[in-house]
Amino acid sequence: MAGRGRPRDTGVEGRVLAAAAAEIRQGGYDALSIDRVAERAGVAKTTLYRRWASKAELVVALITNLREEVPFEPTDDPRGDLTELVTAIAANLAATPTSLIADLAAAAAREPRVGESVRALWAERHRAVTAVVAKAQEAGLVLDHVSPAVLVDQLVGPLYYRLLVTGEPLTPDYATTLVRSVLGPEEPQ
Amino acid sequence: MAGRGRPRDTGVEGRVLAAAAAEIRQGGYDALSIDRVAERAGVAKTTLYRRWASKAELVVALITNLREEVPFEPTDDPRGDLTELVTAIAANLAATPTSLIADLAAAAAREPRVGESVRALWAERHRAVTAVVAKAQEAGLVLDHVSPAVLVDQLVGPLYYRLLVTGEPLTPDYATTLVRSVLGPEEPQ
DNA sequence: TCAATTACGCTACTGCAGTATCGTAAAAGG
DNA sequence: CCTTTTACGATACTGCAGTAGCGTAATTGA
Repeated sequence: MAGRGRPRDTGVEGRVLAAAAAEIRQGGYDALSIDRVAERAGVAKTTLYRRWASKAELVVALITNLREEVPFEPTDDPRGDLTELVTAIAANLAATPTSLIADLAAAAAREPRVGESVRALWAERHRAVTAVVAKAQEAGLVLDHVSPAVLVDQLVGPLYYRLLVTGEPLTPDYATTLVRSVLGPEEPQ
Repeated sequence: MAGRGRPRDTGVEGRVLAAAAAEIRQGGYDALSIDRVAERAGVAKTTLYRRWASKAELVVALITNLREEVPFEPTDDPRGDLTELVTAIAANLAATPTSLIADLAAAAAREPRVGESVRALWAERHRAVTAVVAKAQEAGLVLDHVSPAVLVDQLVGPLYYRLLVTGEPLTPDYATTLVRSVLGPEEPQ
Protein backbone atom coordinates (compact mmCIF):
# COMPACT_ATOMS: atom_id res chain seq x y z
CA MET A 1 0.00 0.00 0.00
CA ALA A 2 2.77 2.39 0.91
CA GLY A 3 4.14 2.52 -2.60
CA ARG A 4 7.29 1.01 -3.89
CA GLY A 5 10.21 3.40 -3.73
CA ARG A 6 11.86 5.36 -1.00
CA PRO A 7 9.30 6.69 1.44
CA ARG A 8 8.83 10.39 1.92
CA ASP A 9 10.55 12.02 4.81
CA THR A 10 7.61 12.72 7.08
CA GLY A 11 9.49 15.40 8.95
CA VAL A 12 9.91 17.66 5.95
CA GLU A 13 6.45 19.16 5.99
CA GLY A 14 6.60 20.17 9.61
CA ARG A 15 10.10 21.59 9.39
CA VAL A 16 9.31 23.61 6.28
CA LEU A 17 6.07 24.99 7.68
CA ALA A 18 7.83 25.95 10.89
CA ALA A 19 10.61 27.67 8.98
CA ALA A 20 8.09 29.43 6.74
CA ALA A 21 6.11 30.59 9.74
CA ALA A 22 9.21 32.07 11.28
CA GLU A 23 10.09 33.84 8.03
CA ILE A 24 6.66 35.26 7.29
CA ARG A 25 6.27 36.63 10.78
CA GLN A 26 8.92 39.19 10.05
CA GLY A 27 8.35 40.74 6.67
CA GLY A 28 5.20 39.17 5.29
CA TYR A 29 4.69 37.47 1.99
CA ASP A 30 7.40 39.16 0.00
CA ALA A 31 10.10 38.72 2.58
CA LEU A 32 9.46 35.00 2.67
CA SER A 33 12.11 33.52 0.41
CA ILE A 34 11.81 29.92 -0.69
CA ASP A 35 15.57 29.55 -0.69
CA ARG A 36 15.84 30.76 2.89
CA VAL A 37 12.94 28.62 4.05
CA ALA A 38 14.51 25.56 2.47
CA GLU A 39 17.88 26.28 3.99
CA ARG A 40 16.40 26.97 7.42
CA ALA A 41 14.39 23.77 7.25
CA GLY A 42 17.44 21.79 6.19
CA VAL A 43 15.74 20.70 3.01
CA ALA A 44 16.59 20.99 -0.65
CA LYS A 45 14.53 23.48 -2.64
CA THR A 46 13.51 20.76 -5.03
CA THR A 47 12.11 18.70 -2.17
CA LEU A 48 10.10 21.68 -1.05
CA TYR A 49 8.65 22.09 -4.52
CA ARG A 50 7.71 18.44 -4.51
CA ARG A 51 5.26 19.19 -1.69
CA TRP A 52 3.99 22.61 -2.74
CA ALA A 53 3.70 23.66 -6.34
CA SER A 54 4.41 27.33 -5.68
CA LYS A 55 5.25 29.84 -3.01
CA ALA A 56 1.58 30.83 -2.89
CA GLU A 57 0.52 27.27 -2.15
CA LEU A 58 3.06 27.02 0.62
CA VAL A 59 1.81 30.24 2.19
CA VAL A 60 -1.80 29.13 1.95
CA ALA A 61 -0.94 25.84 3.61
CA LEU A 62 0.91 27.80 6.25
CA ILE A 63 -1.96 30.16 6.97
CA THR A 64 -4.42 27.30 7.00
CA ASN A 65 -2.17 25.55 9.46
CA LEU A 66 -1.74 28.52 11.76
CA ARG A 67 -5.42 29.25 11.67
CA GLU A 68 -7.01 29.07 15.02
CA GLU A 69 -10.70 28.50 15.10
CA VAL A 70 -12.53 31.50 16.45
CA PRO A 71 -14.83 29.92 18.97
CA PHE A 72 -18.23 31.42 18.51
CA GLU A 73 -21.26 30.19 20.32
CA PRO A 74 -24.54 31.69 19.18
CA THR A 75 -26.87 32.96 21.85
CA ASP A 76 -30.56 33.72 21.53
CA ASP A 77 -29.77 37.29 20.51
CA PRO A 78 -29.08 37.26 16.76
CA ARG A 79 -28.43 40.95 16.66
CA GLY A 80 -25.83 40.76 19.38
CA ASP A 81 -24.32 37.68 17.78
CA LEU A 82 -24.03 39.41 14.46
CA THR A 83 -22.38 42.44 15.97
CA GLU A 84 -19.96 40.28 17.86
CA LEU A 85 -19.14 38.17 14.83
CA VAL A 86 -18.60 41.07 12.44
CA THR A 87 -16.51 42.85 15.05
CA ALA A 88 -14.41 39.73 15.49
CA ILE A 89 -13.85 39.44 11.75
CA ALA A 90 -12.91 43.09 11.54
CA ALA A 91 -10.47 42.69 14.41
CA ASN A 92 -8.96 39.63 12.79
CA LEU A 93 -8.54 41.39 9.46
CA ALA A 94 -7.10 44.46 11.12
CA ALA A 95 -4.59 42.32 13.01
CA THR A 96 -3.39 40.61 9.83
CA PRO A 97 -0.91 42.52 7.66
CA THR A 98 -2.87 44.05 4.82
CA SER A 99 -0.24 43.15 2.28
CA LEU A 100 -0.54 39.49 3.21
CA ILE A 101 -4.27 39.49 2.55
CA ALA A 102 -3.78 41.39 -0.68
CA ASP A 103 -1.04 39.04 -1.79
CA LEU A 104 -3.24 36.05 -1.06
CA ALA A 105 -6.03 37.61 -3.09
CA ALA A 106 -3.61 38.29 -5.93
CA ALA A 107 -2.27 34.75 -5.84
CA ALA A 108 -5.82 33.45 -5.77
CA ALA A 109 -6.65 35.46 -8.86
CA ARG A 110 -3.57 34.19 -10.65
CA GLU A 111 -3.57 30.49 -9.91
CA PRO A 112 -6.91 28.65 -9.87
CA ARG A 113 -5.65 26.00 -7.47
CA VAL A 114 -4.55 28.62 -5.00
CA GLY A 115 -7.84 30.39 -5.53
CA GLU A 116 -9.73 27.36 -4.30
CA SER A 117 -7.61 27.07 -1.19
CA VAL A 118 -7.80 30.75 -0.35
CA ARG A 119 -11.53 30.88 -0.87
CA ALA A 120 -11.94 27.81 1.28
CA LEU A 121 -9.95 29.63 3.92
CA TRP A 122 -12.14 32.72 3.82
CA ALA A 123 -15.43 30.95 3.21
CA GLU A 124 -15.48 29.86 6.81
CA ARG A 125 -16.18 33.38 8.02
CA HIS A 126 -18.71 33.89 5.31
CA ARG A 127 -20.61 30.79 6.37
CA ALA A 128 -20.56 31.80 10.00
CA VAL A 129 -22.07 35.16 9.16
CA THR A 130 -24.60 33.50 6.89
CA ALA A 131 -25.72 31.24 9.71
CA VAL A 132 -26.28 34.12 12.11
CA VAL A 133 -28.05 36.15 9.45
CA ALA A 134 -30.40 33.23 8.91
CA LYS A 135 -31.22 33.25 12.61
CA ALA A 136 -31.79 36.98 12.49
CA GLN A 137 -34.17 36.48 9.62
CA GLU A 138 -36.11 33.85 11.55
CA ALA A 139 -36.32 36.30 14.41
CA GLY A 140 -37.87 38.82 12.06
CA LEU A 141 -34.98 41.24 12.19
CA VAL A 142 -34.48 41.26 8.44
CA LEU A 143 -36.76 43.19 6.16
CA ASP A 144 -38.67 41.13 3.64
CA HIS A 145 -37.16 42.66 0.55
CA VAL A 146 -33.60 41.88 1.62
CA SER A 147 -31.87 38.75 0.42
CA PRO A 148 -29.86 37.12 3.24
CA ALA A 149 -26.98 36.31 0.89
CA VAL A 150 -26.71 39.93 -0.21
CA LEU A 151 -26.94 41.04 3.38
CA VAL A 152 -23.92 38.94 4.25
CA ASP A 153 -21.99 40.56 1.42
CA GLN A 154 -22.99 43.95 2.71
CA LEU A 155 -21.74 43.08 6.16
CA VAL A 156 -18.42 41.50 5.25
CA GLY A 157 -17.70 43.15 1.91
CA PRO A 158 -17.18 46.64 3.34
CA LEU A 159 -14.50 45.26 5.65
CA TYR A 160 -12.39 44.00 2.77
CA TYR A 161 -13.26 47.10 0.78
CA ARG A 162 -11.87 49.38 3.45
CA LEU A 163 -8.85 47.20 3.94
CA LEU A 164 -7.86 46.64 0.33
CA VAL A 165 -9.36 49.55 -1.57
CA THR A 166 -9.94 52.70 0.43
CA GLY A 167 -7.30 52.03 3.06
CA GLU A 168 -9.50 53.30 5.87
CA PRO A 169 -9.04 51.73 9.29
CA LEU A 170 -11.20 48.87 10.51
CA THR A 171 -12.46 49.95 13.90
CA PRO A 172 -14.82 47.95 16.13
CA ASP A 173 -17.12 50.92 15.89
CA TYR A 174 -17.31 50.54 12.15
CA ALA A 175 -18.39 46.92 12.46
CA THR A 176 -21.18 47.94 14.79
CA THR A 177 -22.29 50.62 12.37
CA LEU A 178 -22.46 48.08 9.57
CA VAL A 179 -24.80 45.86 11.52
CA ARG A 180 -27.02 48.74 12.54
CA SER A 181 -27.17 50.02 9.00
CA VAL A 182 -28.37 46.67 7.79
CA LEU A 183 -30.70 45.60 10.59
CA GLY A 184 -32.08 49.00 11.44
CA PRO A 185 -31.85 50.85 14.75
CA GLU A 186 -31.99 48.99 17.99
CA GLU A 187 -35.60 48.13 18.54
CA PRO A 188 -36.19 47.42 22.22
CA GLN A 189 -38.46 44.39 22.18
CA MET B 1 14.43 77.39 -15.77
CA ALA B 2 14.72 74.19 -17.73
CA GLY B 3 17.67 72.94 -15.73
CA ARG B 4 21.23 72.77 -16.76
CA GLY B 5 22.17 69.43 -18.19
CA ARG B 6 20.91 67.36 -21.05
CA PRO B 7 17.14 67.67 -21.33
CA ARG B 8 14.90 64.69 -20.92
CA ASP B 9 13.71 62.93 -24.01
CA THR B 10 10.06 63.91 -24.03
CA GLY B 11 9.15 60.99 -26.23
CA VAL B 12 10.20 58.38 -23.71
CA GLU B 13 7.13 58.53 -21.54
CA GLY B 14 4.71 58.08 -24.39
CA ARG B 15 6.66 55.27 -26.00
CA VAL B 16 7.03 53.38 -22.74
CA LEU B 17 3.37 53.74 -21.83
CA ALA B 18 2.34 52.58 -25.29
CA ALA B 19 4.64 49.59 -25.07
CA ALA B 20 3.42 48.79 -21.57
CA ALA B 21 -0.19 49.03 -22.69
CA ALA B 22 0.46 46.59 -25.51
CA GLU B 23 2.18 44.19 -23.12
CA ILE B 24 -0.38 44.28 -20.37
CA ARG B 25 -3.25 43.74 -22.75
CA GLN B 26 -2.10 40.21 -23.32
CA GLY B 27 -1.22 38.60 -20.02
CA GLY B 28 -1.95 41.13 -17.33
CA TYR B 29 0.34 42.40 -14.63
CA ASP B 30 2.65 39.43 -14.32
CA ALA B 31 3.22 39.03 -18.02
CA LEU B 32 4.32 42.64 -18.27
CA SER B 33 8.09 42.49 -18.16
CA ILE B 34 10.06 45.65 -17.63
CA ASP B 35 12.83 44.36 -19.85
CA ARG B 36 10.46 43.69 -22.70
CA VAL B 37 8.68 47.02 -22.30
CA ALA B 38 12.00 48.83 -22.38
CA GLU B 39 13.14 46.96 -25.43
CA ARG B 40 9.86 47.49 -27.24
CA ALA B 41 9.94 51.19 -26.42
CA GLY B 42 13.54 51.46 -27.60
CA VAL B 43 14.64 52.71 -24.21
CA ALA B 44 17.20 51.55 -21.70
CA LYS B 45 15.84 49.92 -18.58
CA THR B 46 17.67 52.45 -16.45
CA THR B 47 15.95 55.29 -18.26
CA LEU B 48 12.61 53.68 -17.58
CA TYR B 49 13.41 53.44 -13.89
CA ARG B 50 14.34 57.11 -13.91
CA ARG B 51 10.69 57.92 -14.66
CA TRP B 52 8.92 55.28 -12.59
CA ALA B 53 10.34 53.93 -9.37
CA SER B 54 8.87 50.44 -9.74
CA LYS B 55 6.86 48.24 -12.01
CA ALA B 56 3.81 48.95 -9.89
CA GLU B 57 4.17 52.69 -10.40
CA LEU B 58 4.47 52.22 -14.12
CA VAL B 59 1.32 50.12 -14.20
CA VAL B 60 -0.60 52.62 -12.10
CA ALA B 61 0.46 55.41 -14.43
CA LEU B 62 -0.59 53.25 -17.33
CA ILE B 63 -4.04 52.50 -15.93
CA THR B 64 -4.54 56.12 -14.97
CA ASN B 65 -3.62 57.07 -18.50
CA LEU B 66 -5.90 54.56 -20.17
CA ARG B 67 -8.74 55.48 -17.90
CA GLU B 68 -11.69 56.78 -19.80
CA GLU B 69 -14.08 58.86 -17.82
CA VAL B 70 -17.39 57.14 -17.46
CA PRO B 71 -19.79 59.88 -18.48
CA PHE B 72 -22.53 59.97 -15.94
CA GLU B 73 -25.15 62.62 -15.85
CA PRO B 74 -27.42 62.56 -12.83
CA THR B 75 -31.13 62.79 -13.49
CA ASP B 76 -33.86 63.67 -11.01
CA ASP B 77 -34.26 60.01 -10.12
CA PRO B 78 -31.64 59.21 -7.47
CA ARG B 79 -32.69 55.62 -7.23
CA GLY B 80 -32.32 55.05 -10.94
CA ASP B 81 -29.04 56.93 -10.94
CA LEU B 82 -27.69 54.79 -8.16
CA THR B 83 -28.69 51.58 -9.88
CA GLU B 84 -27.13 52.74 -13.09
CA LEU B 85 -23.94 53.83 -11.41
CA VAL B 86 -23.44 50.69 -9.37
CA THR B 87 -24.22 48.58 -12.40
CA ALA B 88 -21.65 50.51 -14.40
CA ILE B 89 -19.03 50.01 -11.72
CA ALA B 90 -19.81 46.31 -11.56
CA ALA B 91 -19.55 46.04 -15.33
CA ASN B 92 -16.26 47.89 -15.32
CA LEU B 93 -14.84 45.66 -12.60
CA ALA B 94 -16.08 42.53 -14.33
CA ALA B 95 -14.46 43.65 -17.58
CA THR B 96 -11.09 44.19 -15.93
CA PRO B 97 -8.96 41.12 -15.31
CA THR B 98 -9.37 40.20 -11.67
CA SER B 99 -5.69 39.50 -11.25
CA LEU B 100 -4.85 43.03 -12.36
CA ILE B 101 -7.10 44.53 -9.70
CA ALA B 102 -5.73 42.16 -7.09
CA ASP B 103 -2.15 42.94 -8.08
CA LEU B 104 -2.84 46.65 -7.84
CA ALA B 105 -4.30 46.16 -4.38
CA ALA B 106 -1.28 44.11 -3.37
CA ALA B 107 1.13 46.70 -4.71
CA ALA B 108 -0.84 49.40 -2.93
CA ALA B 109 -0.52 47.52 0.33
CA ARG B 110 3.21 47.08 -0.16
CA GLU B 111 4.37 50.50 -1.31
CA PRO B 112 2.79 53.57 0.27
CA ARG B 113 3.44 55.73 -2.76
CA VAL B 114 1.69 53.27 -5.01
CA GLY B 115 -1.08 53.03 -2.46
CA GLU B 116 -1.81 56.72 -2.81
CA SER B 117 -1.98 56.51 -6.58
CA VAL B 118 -4.16 53.44 -6.61
CA ARG B 119 -6.53 54.84 -4.04
CA ALA B 120 -6.75 58.08 -6.01
CA LEU B 121 -7.64 55.97 -9.01
CA TRP B 122 -10.43 54.15 -7.23
CA ALA B 123 -11.64 57.04 -5.14
CA GLU B 124 -13.26 58.56 -8.19
CA ARG B 125 -15.93 55.90 -8.27
CA HIS B 126 -16.38 56.13 -4.55
CA ARG B 127 -16.98 59.87 -4.77
CA ALA B 128 -19.45 59.45 -7.61
CA VAL B 129 -21.48 56.98 -5.58
CA THR B 130 -21.26 59.24 -2.54
CA ALA B 131 -22.69 62.13 -4.51
CA VAL B 132 -25.65 60.15 -5.73
CA VAL B 133 -26.27 58.71 -2.28
CA ALA B 134 -26.38 62.24 -0.94
CA LYS B 135 -29.06 63.09 -3.47
CA ALA B 136 -30.98 60.00 -2.51
CA GLN B 137 -30.82 61.06 1.08
CA GLU B 138 -32.14 64.51 0.24
CA ALA B 139 -34.97 62.83 -1.61
CA GLY B 140 -35.83 60.91 1.54
CA LEU B 141 -34.88 57.52 0.14
CA VAL B 142 -32.42 56.74 2.90
CA LEU B 143 -33.56 55.67 6.31
CA ASP B 144 -32.59 57.95 9.15
CA HIS B 145 -30.43 55.51 11.03
CA VAL B 146 -28.19 54.84 8.04
CA SER B 147 -24.95 56.72 7.57
CA PRO B 148 -24.43 57.74 3.94
CA ALA B 149 -20.74 56.89 4.09
CA VAL B 150 -21.47 53.40 5.34
CA LEU B 151 -24.14 53.01 2.72
CA VAL B 152 -21.61 53.70 0.00
CA ASP B 153 -19.34 51.03 1.44
CA GLN B 154 -22.25 48.62 1.45
CA LEU B 155 -22.94 49.34 -2.19
CA VAL B 156 -19.42 49.21 -3.57
CA GLY B 157 -17.72 46.95 -1.03
CA PRO B 158 -19.66 43.83 -1.97
CA LEU B 159 -18.51 44.23 -5.57
CA TYR B 160 -14.84 44.02 -4.61
CA TYR B 161 -15.66 41.35 -2.07
CA ARG B 162 -17.19 39.10 -4.69
CA LEU B 163 -14.42 39.82 -7.12
CA LEU B 164 -11.43 39.37 -4.84
CA VAL B 165 -12.65 37.15 -2.02
CA THR B 166 -15.54 34.87 -2.85
CA GLY B 167 -14.90 34.73 -6.59
CA GLU B 168 -18.57 34.94 -7.43
CA PRO B 169 -19.52 36.64 -10.70
CA LEU B 170 -20.51 40.28 -10.88
CA THR B 171 -23.78 40.34 -12.75
CA PRO B 172 -25.83 43.46 -13.51
CA ASP B 173 -28.60 41.77 -11.59
CA TYR B 174 -26.43 41.67 -8.49
CA ALA B 175 -25.82 45.40 -8.66
CA THR B 176 -29.54 46.02 -8.82
CA THR B 177 -30.08 43.75 -5.85
CA LEU B 178 -27.52 45.68 -3.84
CA VAL B 179 -29.33 48.96 -4.41
CA ARG B 180 -32.70 47.48 -3.56
CA SER B 181 -31.35 45.89 -0.43
CA VAL B 182 -30.08 49.24 0.75
CA LEU B 183 -32.85 51.57 -0.37
CA GLY B 184 -35.76 49.24 0.22
CA PRO B 185 -38.24 47.95 -2.37
CA GLU B 186 -39.44 50.12 -5.18
CA GLU B 187 -41.94 52.48 -3.71
CA PRO B 188 -44.14 53.84 -6.49
CA GLN B 189 -44.47 57.48 -5.57
C1' DT C 1 35.78 77.32 -26.20
C1' DC C 2 35.42 74.86 -22.02
C1' DA C 3 33.72 73.17 -17.56
C1' DA C 4 29.66 71.70 -15.08
C1' DT C 5 25.46 69.29 -15.21
C1' DT C 6 22.03 66.12 -16.37
C1' DA C 7 20.13 62.29 -19.36
C1' DC C 8 21.00 58.34 -21.71
C1' DG C 9 22.53 53.58 -23.19
C1' DC C 10 25.06 49.75 -21.89
C1' DT C 11 26.82 46.12 -19.08
C1' DA C 12 26.94 43.69 -15.13
C1' DC C 13 25.30 42.48 -10.89
C1' DT C 14 21.99 40.70 -6.69
C1' DG C 15 18.23 38.13 -5.03
C1' DC C 16 14.19 36.04 -6.33
C1' DA C 17 10.66 31.99 -8.13
C1' DG C 18 10.65 28.11 -10.56
C1' DT C 19 12.65 24.23 -13.58
C1' DA C 20 15.82 20.61 -15.28
C1' DT C 21 19.26 17.28 -14.60
C1' DC C 22 21.86 13.98 -12.26
C1' DG C 23 23.84 11.02 -8.84
C1' DT C 24 22.44 8.69 -4.85
C1' DA C 25 19.66 6.79 -0.91
C1' DA C 26 15.90 3.98 0.67
C1' DA C 27 12.38 1.08 0.12
C1' DA C 28 9.60 -3.08 -2.40
C1' DG C 29 9.38 -7.12 -5.18
C1' DG C 30 11.36 -10.67 -7.87
C1' DC D 1 21.08 -10.41 -4.41
C1' DC D 2 19.43 -7.49 -7.85
C1' DT D 3 16.20 -4.62 -10.39
C1' DT D 4 12.71 -1.25 -10.12
C1' DT D 5 10.75 2.64 -8.11
C1' DT D 6 10.47 6.72 -5.66
C1' DA D 7 12.57 10.50 -2.71
C1' DC D 8 16.29 13.30 -1.84
C1' DG D 9 20.25 16.62 -2.28
C1' DA D 10 23.07 19.24 -5.20
C1' DT D 11 24.04 22.03 -9.01
C1' DA D 12 22.97 24.80 -12.62
C1' DC D 13 19.95 27.19 -15.27
C1' DT D 14 16.00 30.82 -17.05
C1' DG D 15 13.54 34.97 -16.63
C1' DC D 16 12.34 38.37 -13.55
C1' DA D 17 12.63 43.27 -10.67
C1' DG D 18 15.68 46.39 -9.28
C1' DT D 19 20.50 48.57 -8.63
C1' DA D 20 25.31 50.17 -9.59
C1' DG D 21 28.88 51.86 -12.41
C1' DC D 22 30.64 53.82 -16.50
C1' DG D 23 31.26 56.07 -20.83
C1' DT D 24 28.97 59.33 -23.61
C1' DA D 25 25.57 62.76 -25.49
C1' DA D 26 23.22 67.12 -24.99
C1' DT D 27 22.49 71.29 -22.80
C1' DT D 28 23.68 75.73 -19.86
C1' DG D 29 26.68 79.10 -18.17
C1' DA D 30 31.18 81.16 -17.81
